[in-house]
Amino acid sequence: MSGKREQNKRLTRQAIVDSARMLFIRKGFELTRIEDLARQAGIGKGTVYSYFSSKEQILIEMISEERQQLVARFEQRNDESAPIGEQILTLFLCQFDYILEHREIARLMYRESLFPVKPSIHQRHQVDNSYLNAVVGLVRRGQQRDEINPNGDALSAAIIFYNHYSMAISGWYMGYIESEDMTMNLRHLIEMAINGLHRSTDNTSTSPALKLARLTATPLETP
Amino acid sequence: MSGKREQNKRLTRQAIVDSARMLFIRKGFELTRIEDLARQAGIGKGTVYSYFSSKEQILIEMISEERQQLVARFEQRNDESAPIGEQILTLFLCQFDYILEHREIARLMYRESLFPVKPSIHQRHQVDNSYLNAVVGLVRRGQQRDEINPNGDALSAAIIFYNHYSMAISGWYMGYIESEDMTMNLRHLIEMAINGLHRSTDNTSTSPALKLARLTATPLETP
DNA sequence: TCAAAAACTCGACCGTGGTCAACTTTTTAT
DNA sequence: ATAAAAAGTTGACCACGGTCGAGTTTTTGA
Repeated sequence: MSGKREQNKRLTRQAIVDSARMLFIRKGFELTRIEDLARQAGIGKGTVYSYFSSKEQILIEMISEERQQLVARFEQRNDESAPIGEQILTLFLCQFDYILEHREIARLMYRESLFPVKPSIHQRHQVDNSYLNAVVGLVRRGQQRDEINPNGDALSAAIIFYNHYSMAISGWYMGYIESEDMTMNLRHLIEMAINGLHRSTDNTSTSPALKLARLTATPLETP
Repeated sequence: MSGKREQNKRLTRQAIVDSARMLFIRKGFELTRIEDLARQAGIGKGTVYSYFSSKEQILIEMISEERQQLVARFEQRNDESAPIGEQILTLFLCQFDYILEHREIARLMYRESLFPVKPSIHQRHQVDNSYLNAVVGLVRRGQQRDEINPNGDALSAAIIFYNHYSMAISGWYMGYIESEDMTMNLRHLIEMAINGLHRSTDNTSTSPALKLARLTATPLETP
């Protein structure tokens, strides 16, 4: 009987991730005990650790599965004829929907994903990559339409958008950005990224201000 | 004898933070046991928890102290006549020096600081604020000199710069940005933030590409 | 000055993430 | 078919972060 092990291992691994999804979402990450998770998956506690090296790794794999669905959701919602900035916004808002639903889980994901213990060898990278690639795709279309400078590097531009998005999420977790302001702020960030912060040719143009709760700059002291 | 308690409490609190600095830096955060830390500070384990609610909070206070020194270091190094982009770069590089020295500690700081458990009530906010205010100050000077659009909101612009910086640090932790490329990449990010990603008036201008290790966009498929 | 109250200190104790040596199941080789 | 080897499973066990109630010191106020 060859391959029986192989088969079972795949099933067990999936059972762990599925149990994790259920329990993490129901009870939260911290409040889920590995032993309960193992019970739920129908295996012993020790076995969990022959599939994953830590509780956090289980979370990471779970999230990685969820993300794939998000890109799919985006492709449904997206209006391909809209300005490229709006399309990028749509992509980000799909992600933000998920965050709103699963605040704690998503928070842990960002923590681990943006500041990982070691420069990832993981497949997780692949996932992040694939998400970034969605942005790259949009940027390229923007370049074709001349909404984004076609002489610039698409990847760099995509990263710039992604930077702003990630930090907007951070701002939300920090309490600087209210949920209802997220759309507007992201829109402004994208707009400013495209137009730049320099004084534009038509002289009176004024870039939009972000709406930030609890954050005000120190009053201007004239030197 | 009034105020004796007050006095002792300040000393004890400081002793905890100082011991933490010593041990966290020497042995790392995870490998430092609270009990050792307490011993080092000359108090019992339980007492630690009447000053700080968790191990992480000690770290946060410690970092908060360090940061104040960083702003000071910047003011020394900075050349006030340089273009504003360069000055912002200098500010960021001061911070990055610290990160290079204390990789693990700084990593935990960013995690907690950018994705906190709850929208901070903490004083930690103040620290972050004061750092951001340094950027705001530079932006305002840039506006006076017309290097940055004076009609735009200074705080928003500062946040945009700070976004890029934070995410560059993230890229470094993720292994996308090598230490030796950090200066160049930050310079490009700042430049692109100022100039924008749009096609500029002089037609052939090409914005610089970031130098990213291990990250390549999927090859362009012409649709 | 002294006793009651308040504030503070402490380490035994608890719960949980993660380890490991003993045990079970599957595969390999003859 | 069978025994040895390899692979996989398991829960008792360990270490450490954090809690708590008993004990100690300081403050209050009469």
